[in-house]
Amino acid sequence: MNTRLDLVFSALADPTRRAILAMLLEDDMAVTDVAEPFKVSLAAISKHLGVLADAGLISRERRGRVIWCKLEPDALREATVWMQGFGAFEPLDLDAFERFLEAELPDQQS
Amino acid sequence: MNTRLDLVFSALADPTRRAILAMLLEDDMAVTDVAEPFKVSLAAISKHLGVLADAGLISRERRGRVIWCKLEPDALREATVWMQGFGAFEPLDLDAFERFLEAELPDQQS
DNA sequence: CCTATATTCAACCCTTTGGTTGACGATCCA
DNA sequence: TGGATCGTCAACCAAAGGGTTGAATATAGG
Repeated sequence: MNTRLDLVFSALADPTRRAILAMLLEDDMAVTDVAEPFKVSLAAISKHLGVLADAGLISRERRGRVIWCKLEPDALREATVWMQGFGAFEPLDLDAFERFLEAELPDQQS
Repeated sequence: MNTRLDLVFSALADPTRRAILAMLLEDDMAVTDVAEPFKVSLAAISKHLGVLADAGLISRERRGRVIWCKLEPDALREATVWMQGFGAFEPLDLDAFERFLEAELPDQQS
């Protein structure tokens, strides 16, 4: 069990893969263009993209000769939820925050 | 570079280690007690604890014969910041939110 | 001091991972 | 059709990861 979380975290554990995700944050990219800034071979980048795709972090779509890579940030959600359990994030309890504001601010309409 | 982030994400990539962190969320624990629910050997758990400590996710302190393990959730902060860049979290830009409130609410003193 | 408990260390095993190179399939275009 | 481009596949290699067992260290307590 927990396989999905394993895949996501281990995909994120590699700096090359994190760099790829950061690049895809700006725009969808072809595999060749993803590989261009890196010193390793195209085949190595292709493998990294496979790992990212297996984790659900990107999707790939062929258009003509070119395969376009697209970030899928929703795949981070499960990992996010897990991490939230450790207080690493402000829990962003907006309801509580709104209640705080209502109690704190002077009434505005009688 | 990025070594710290590598260590944190790869530490989180193993389900046994995530389970250990979840256990430590409840309370500090001795190594032997951490190992008890798992099927693997004590030495294996000791290695996992080493990985977690190297990532900064736990600290260990010897008291007598017993080594107590303590969760260090702050070590997740850097990973959190990285993930926030991908829209997986509400960014919780409190400064921006406060500016929004100041602009939105009627003046309260002159 | 001697023994039991708590934990790590060391050596080993097998599998996975990240990299390489070279061949291959697919597509565009002249 | 034929050549160039895009990307993956296959086979291989070295290093790292997670596991084991058995010896070693440290401390507590009779």
